[in-house]
Amino acid sequence: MGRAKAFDVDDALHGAMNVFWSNGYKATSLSNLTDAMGISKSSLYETFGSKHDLFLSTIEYYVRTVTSQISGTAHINAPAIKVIRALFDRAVQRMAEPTSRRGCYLNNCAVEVSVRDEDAAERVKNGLTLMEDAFHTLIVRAQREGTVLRTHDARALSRFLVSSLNGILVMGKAHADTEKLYDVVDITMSAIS
Amino acid sequence: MGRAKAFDVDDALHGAMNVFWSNGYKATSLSNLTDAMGISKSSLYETFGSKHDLFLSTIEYYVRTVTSQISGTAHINAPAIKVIRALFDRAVQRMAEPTSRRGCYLNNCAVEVSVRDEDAAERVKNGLTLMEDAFHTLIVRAQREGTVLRTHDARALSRFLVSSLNGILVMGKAHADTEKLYDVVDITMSAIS
DNA sequence: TATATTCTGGACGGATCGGTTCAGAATACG
DNA sequence: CGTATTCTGAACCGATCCGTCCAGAATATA
Repeated sequence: MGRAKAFDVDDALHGAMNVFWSNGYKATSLSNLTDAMGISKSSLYETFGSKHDLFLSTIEYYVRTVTSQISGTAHINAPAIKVIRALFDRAVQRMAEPTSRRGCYLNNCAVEVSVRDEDAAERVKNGLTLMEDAFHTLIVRAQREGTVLRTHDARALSRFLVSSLNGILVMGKAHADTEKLYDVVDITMSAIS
Repeated sequence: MGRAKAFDVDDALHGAMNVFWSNGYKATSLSNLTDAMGISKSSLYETFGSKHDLFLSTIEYYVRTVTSQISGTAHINAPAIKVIRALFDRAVQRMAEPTSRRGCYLNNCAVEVSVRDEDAAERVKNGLTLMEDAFHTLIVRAQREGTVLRTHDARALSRFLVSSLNGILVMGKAHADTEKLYDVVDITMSAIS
């Protein structure tokens, strides 16, 4: 049967994603990748195809793990409006920690390569749609609970939240000031309730 | 006195900015730059120092020109709330044109390099602050005109608008759908009025 | 015309890039 | 043990990268 695979594919993807996330696609070299993934260049090419193929796989991995974490919050046993607020607060907190000031991976990918890389763009779009779906579930519940305006369409509100979240993350990259970001969160929340 | 400079420095900066804007910093090569700037590599290095120095200069150029255009709208003779709406509408329209789907230069720079490039980050932050100031002028006037809530601080509202604008531009990079972006603009406007 | 400055294009260097290939060690299962 | 698969590290490729340098043409002023 031959030797078994010595590394976990998802672990390797996780490491690769982290490098792309911190450095961007272009600024990441193969040595950066093999270091972070803990495998040799030969294994990388045999398992993942190429740098670009690996990049696409990391986006899929992100959508498959991180994005689904957000979806998971949809069924937390708390008022939906509080769950939404908590998601935004956590995003702001992340931007305050020096190690986590990388923003959202989808956001970074969209900005850096999306326009010229259709394959990446498709996966990013897919991920953002899943985020929108997660917010949609929360918005609908919040509207039922009476904490979110029914005057706006739930889909439109969900898109507004995804957009706002991305805006906050971009601002956080420039301004490190957490309080100013919370100001934005406050107004965002008051916009929907 | 010797030969006079044959090219306009601002024209060259404008060309360089366009390339960085479309391709990002890392993905832009020196040949891309010399082509777009219409000067030789020797002239580039003599006038602008290095690729990175040139990059910083393009951010300053952007802030000096484009950002000040936004500031210029502050004194347009129309209700301030309409001027704000028009700024957002124009941003959405830009994202619909294939040639202009590049978003905001400051936004791109913030996302691609800001975390690792302090010099760039400082200039980006400066530019975003100027945008915030421009919105601030409009918000204050709109509050006087009675079209914007006085319950929120004008500074916080300005930051909210800058953040929202950046969020919309990021969304526009993934979703080409203009109507969905207008949905977000609608809710953003209703959030402040 | 003499002088000073700027321009261009090409040659060059050292480094790094992504990608391919291969020999040999390691490790699984029958 | 024998066989099959996986792993590593290094060698190697052609291309491109940023940056430097220089000779010579072009053009300004005095």
